[in-house]
Amino acid sequence: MNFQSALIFISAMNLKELAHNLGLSQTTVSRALNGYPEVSEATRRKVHEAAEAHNYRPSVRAKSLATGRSMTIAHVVPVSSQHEMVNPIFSDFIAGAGEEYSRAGYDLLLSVVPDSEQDKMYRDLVTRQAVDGLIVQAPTLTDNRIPLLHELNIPFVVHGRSSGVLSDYNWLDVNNRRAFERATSLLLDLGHRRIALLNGLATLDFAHRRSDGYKRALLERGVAVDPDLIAHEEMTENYGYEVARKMLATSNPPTAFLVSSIIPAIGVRRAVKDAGFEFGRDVSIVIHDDDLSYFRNIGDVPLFTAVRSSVRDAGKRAAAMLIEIIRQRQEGQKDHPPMQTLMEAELTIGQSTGPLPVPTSTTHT
Amino acid sequence: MNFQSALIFISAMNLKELAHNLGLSQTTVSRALNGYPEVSEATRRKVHEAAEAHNYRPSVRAKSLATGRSMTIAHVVPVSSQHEMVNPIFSDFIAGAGEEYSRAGYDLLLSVVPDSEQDKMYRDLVTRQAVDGLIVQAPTLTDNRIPLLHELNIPFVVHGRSSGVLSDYNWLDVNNRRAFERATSLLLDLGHRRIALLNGLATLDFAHRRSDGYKRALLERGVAVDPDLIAHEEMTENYGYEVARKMLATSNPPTAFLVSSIIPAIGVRRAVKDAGFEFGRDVSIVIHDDDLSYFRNIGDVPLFTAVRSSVRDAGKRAAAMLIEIIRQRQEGQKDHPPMQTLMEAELTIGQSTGPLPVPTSTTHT
DNA sequence: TTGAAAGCGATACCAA
DNA sequence: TTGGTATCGCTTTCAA
Repeated sequence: MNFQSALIFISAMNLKELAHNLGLSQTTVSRALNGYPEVSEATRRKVHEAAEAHNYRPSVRAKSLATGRSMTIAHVVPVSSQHEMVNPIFSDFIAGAGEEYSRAGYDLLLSVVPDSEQDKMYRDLVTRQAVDGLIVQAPTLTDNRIPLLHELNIPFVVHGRSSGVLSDYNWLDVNNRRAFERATSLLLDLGHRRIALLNGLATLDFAHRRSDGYKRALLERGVAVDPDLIAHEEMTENYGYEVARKMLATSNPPTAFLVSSIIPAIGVRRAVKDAGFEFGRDVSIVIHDDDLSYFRNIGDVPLFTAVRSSVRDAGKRAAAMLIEIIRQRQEGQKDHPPMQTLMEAELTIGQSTGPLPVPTSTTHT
Repeated sequence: MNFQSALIFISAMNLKELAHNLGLSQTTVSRALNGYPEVSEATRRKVHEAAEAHNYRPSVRAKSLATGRSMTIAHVVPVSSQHEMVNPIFSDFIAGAGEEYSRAGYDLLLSVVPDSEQDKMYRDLVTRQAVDGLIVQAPTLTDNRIPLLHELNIPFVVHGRSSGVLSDYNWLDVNNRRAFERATSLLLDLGHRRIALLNGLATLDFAHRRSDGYKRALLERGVAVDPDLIAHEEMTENYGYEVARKMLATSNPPTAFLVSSIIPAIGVRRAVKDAGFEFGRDVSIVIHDDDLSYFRNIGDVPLFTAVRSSVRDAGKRAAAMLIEIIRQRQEGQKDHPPMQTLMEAELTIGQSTGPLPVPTSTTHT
């Protein structure tokens, strides 16, 4: 007998015992519980009853070793080594995905690692055979996790896209370019000409697409792009504050801020106040939160609620995609087209808040 | 050969192959890699080099079956069946814990389930032998998960406490009672007499402790507790809005709100505005976020940042406790005193925002 | 419709 | 210091 056995005090019922109790073979009991057709209804019922009575659940350890499937999916969440912060958007995305996993009998392995150790973690999870599939969050412009996972030959879905990666892969994304193009147009329609863009880190793909949309809208109206009004940084509250502060202190300050996430927007709001401007009269703030189809004037609306359920839905859809991909792979189907979903962002600016403030004071035009 | 083997195209290197390549036995290779002393330095070096070269990682599936340990810890996060919302505080707590787990070689299994299925999920995770330990979030007044986990004989740490549970268990909590007592006193010092309390669900233990502290402070000053100024609900933005709206519409409205979480506080702020009151003049809002040692006047301070790093720290500490408990259990030490940590909440009201507004208008006294 | 036995890939006991 | 082998608890093949 091995050492570890001695540690188990109330030894959990296992297949062997259960089979013995029933006077059946392990094979038959296993088949009965897993719904194989070649079991008589009478035995199947007896087996189920006994399993129920003894509160039997097969050991995932043994099961995964025997089947070669771990029934586990990993999400690797990068934590910024600079700010030690996790984008809160992940929690709703994961909640949505988690629901889908439960339904399908998968466990969710959550791995929180610094940016710098991402690659190692992906490689580890796969090589240790810990997971059947992965979700990739926050891809960069040319994200090397994508070729890596291809090489490791494991199913994965990217939440977002990576413009620099040419090979095919499965993804689910929001149409960031279009969303920002429309938001910018909207502000232009209202008369704003000095529109600041507070964007995420320049290395991230979504930030690139968002700048793109913003610039496109400006150019279309013949408004010059002013590099001093564009900032790329990690999306912390302090970032919003500092950048907005600086921009507002110039002789030609912005009359509107287009902010990439709710976190820095909170900082912007504070900066507006500290600079002696009045929010809603001198300055507008419009935010777009990560992967959500939502734009709003900040401060007066049930923002969180709407944002969060949208992100949650994205998580649910990404999870469903991944589960389907794993299923196809296991059925031995080798080549099917990649699954790619583009969610269109809705603009709901002003719907329940009335029109956005229009720049009036002549000093700001 | 089993069926599943056929599915693995690029078969990962396993112990057998590695040992064969080296001309050693599996036993020796295993010992070398796991740092057992009885291996000669020469062989150990050769083994490590070969493992490195072939990118070998032991299969967690096989390893956990053989050792009886899964090296996995679960967090079960309840999702409200009513609002389908997850308390965002969990994400920071989990991020902190996740760091600690990585460091110690544990994986984190995250389980997102409706309130109603909590018990079943705990039982499942343990019976399926999926985890070596668990964190219990958001305990109720007499939480049945605690006796359940005792019965299942698995290490666990409760994030919070359960007043109705008399047996000993491991926990980490914030001194909620004292925090709310002090916050209320502070508002009383400033001259407020109509102080509203927007608390979490009455079934949750922390909400109970918070009411307690609030009431204690009022009674100590001879201010009667007005039940119309106390609300218990799930902490959504809308809840904050509706309740505040209603309270402000009475003939004797509150001059201050003490809010249990940042989410409803956002709603309160909106309600104050909609009701024609001016935030900072007619009405104060003080929030306390779950398990954080932080109170602030909302709206003008880098709230998120401070809140979040505090919660993150709690997660880190809870994880460290659990890892230690698991270690002790595995060393065969049977009875040690429970680990119990009470974190004191700091009040930082007014430190960087200046004094809180004092009620002035005579109609509100 | 049932059962016996060979894996799955590690660890750990016992012998050399 | 090394190796042979039983074992963990299942699934799956093959034979009856």
